[in-house]
Amino acid sequence: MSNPDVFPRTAPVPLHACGAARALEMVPDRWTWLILRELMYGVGRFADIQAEISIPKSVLSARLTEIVENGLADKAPYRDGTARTRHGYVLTRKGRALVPVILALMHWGDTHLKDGKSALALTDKRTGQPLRVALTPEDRALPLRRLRIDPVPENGTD
Amino acid sequence: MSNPDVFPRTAPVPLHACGAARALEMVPDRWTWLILRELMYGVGRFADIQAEISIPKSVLSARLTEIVENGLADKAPYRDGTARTRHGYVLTRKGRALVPVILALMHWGDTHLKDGKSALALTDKRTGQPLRVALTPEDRALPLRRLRIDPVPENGTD
DNA sequence: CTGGCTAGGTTCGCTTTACGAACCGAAATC
DNA sequence: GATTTCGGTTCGTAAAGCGAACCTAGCCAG
Repeated sequence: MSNPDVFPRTAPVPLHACGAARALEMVPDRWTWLILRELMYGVGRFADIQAEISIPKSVLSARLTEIVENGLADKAPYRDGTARTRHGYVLTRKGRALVPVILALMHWGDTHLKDGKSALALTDKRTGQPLRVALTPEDRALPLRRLRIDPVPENGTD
Repeated sequence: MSNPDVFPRTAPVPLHACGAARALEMVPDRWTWLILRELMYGVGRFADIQAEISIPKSVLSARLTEIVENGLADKAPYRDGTARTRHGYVLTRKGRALVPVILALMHWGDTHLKDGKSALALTDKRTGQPLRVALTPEDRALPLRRLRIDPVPENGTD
């Protein structure tokens, strides 16, 4: 790493004008990110989310309330087979727009914390090309609806 | 959002195999993200970071220790003018690789929490093209070293 | 119609962490 | 040699996280 002789004393953008800082008020902690990860996969039932990420019920309840209040997800009714009407949580458009952030984080984790192999294959629904979330020219950015996510079968070695 | 008749009960990737989940162990909270934001801008002195993000000293101290332990930043000596040698924190390569994640988050915050205007202009150092962090074909992904970050002068209206 | 089961929570007591003010130590400067 | 600056540590209090126990509505079997 290059050692700067002198450090800048302030960031070019103050916190109140920074989209990232604002975003962190809506997604402030690990639990919220993990819940959004589940919602991204469509796992939207209280008990299922709880089981997947091992979060205390009281905390899950509080986080889901915040997530709904912040407009990232909605409570949606559904009926599972013949049973009664229940409800689960579904990402709003605003919430779905966070998916690339989660995928960017996943890519970082895969390459820097695992052996570089991703557990997901991202491809273009239209062309079948492999996709990534990365720095790119603006006019090369693809809309989320082009994204297809497939799990990559595990090969044993982590 | 489309209401699914039934929710999947599990995610296709379990937490222990998920890069995002792993990443969240290194960057678990708001403070850590905000500190990394400062380091991204080169703001690396303890007192400066503290002033910028209004974090308690004790928490900043603890977080910086974790960040260094996790290999995201190094303590680097520097000399400011005629003064004595001090030290500050500088992102490692691994830490710099998180910059796109921060930029993705910033983009989300700019478009969904502000009026869509970014406070930063991202351009290709080589071609001058405007850049973004977004879903893109793998072969369109640009390396970080192509990235140039410039603040956009504020226009008053937030 | 009664007792049990399930989903989706709430409540409660305990432990952990965050917070912020006060203090500390080393080097440079006055 | 007293004072300032930087980069912390220590402390007491306040808030949050945690997990076990409890609660409620609706359906289902007997």
